[in-house]
Amino acid sequence: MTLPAIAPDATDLAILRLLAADATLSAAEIGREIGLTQPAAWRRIKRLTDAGVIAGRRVVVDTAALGFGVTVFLGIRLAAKGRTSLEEFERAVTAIPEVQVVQHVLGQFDYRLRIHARDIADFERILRRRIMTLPGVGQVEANVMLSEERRPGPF
Amino acid sequence: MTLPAIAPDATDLAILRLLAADATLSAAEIGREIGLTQPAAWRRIKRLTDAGVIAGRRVVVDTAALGFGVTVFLGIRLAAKGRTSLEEFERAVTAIPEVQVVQHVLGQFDYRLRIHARDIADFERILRRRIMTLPGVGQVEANVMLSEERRPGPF
DNA sequence: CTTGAAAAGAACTGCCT
DNA sequence: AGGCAGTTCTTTTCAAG
Repeated sequence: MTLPAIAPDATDLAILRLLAADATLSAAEIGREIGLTQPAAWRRIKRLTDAGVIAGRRVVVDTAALGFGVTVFLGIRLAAKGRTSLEEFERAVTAIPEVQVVQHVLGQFDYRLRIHARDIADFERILRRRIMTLPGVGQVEANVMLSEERRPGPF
Repeated sequence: MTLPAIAPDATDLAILRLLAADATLSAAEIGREIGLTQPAAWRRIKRLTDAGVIAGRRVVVDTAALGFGVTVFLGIRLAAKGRTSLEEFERAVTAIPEVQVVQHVLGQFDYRLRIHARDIADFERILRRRIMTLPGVGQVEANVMLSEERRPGPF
């Protein structure tokens, strides 16, 4: 939670790239990859964690394996904008379990949502019963995901 | 990579929710939360991992702390569609380091990109020199991210 | 920063209900 | 499948060069 503003060097960035790809790597393995001993690598990882650069660790859940085969991105433009509207909208949208990610954005849309549905029929139900009935919803745009590739990162 | 098609029960889903939020939790802590002993929890985690439901573990890197303060979502519609175009486009877009995520989608756009830039000026440079020069790029739409909230998941 | 080693904790194994 | 009692393996910390 504390951010003592450290300045990560090239070695730190290499560590971050490795851990962002696979957090099961041990400090010893990390060190072997970048030419450091286990304690040296471990201290760097700890420093990055304490500084908040490493903000957490998560498992990647294969939602398709759980029966959620359809991922849809929604762009939503609110009809009536105003401070209360934004908060009300966010509160309502956050209560929908199929909504994985809520992004407040600037541009053609006001919000972007990542939706996980079991199938297209399930998505239609969510869209009609849950999304279209949200307070203040105006224009809605949908994109069904076919495939996704995640890249190392800009660092 | 192997998916022996297991059927996760409510307890498994509870484990997945906990680990998706914080993968540093030990099997003992997980067990304490859901009322299982350490070996029982551990065996379930292992089973979920072997089955591929837990697809990996990643650290969350605070890109803002690394100087990338601007996240932009791009929707891209290709001008000339065709099999070779898609592959050529994907190869080229994947080579841009600031591109974090490449999503092939169906709908108004063909691709969605998540871009990490140091600031707006940096983003403009990426957009003009990298994105607009990609092979086959047609319509481009941009949304600057203000905030993002991730939710537990549909499971 | 390195090596070596010890302490703590987590992962893993059999066996039993 | 879950519980109990272990053993084994890392991780984490420390001492010393």
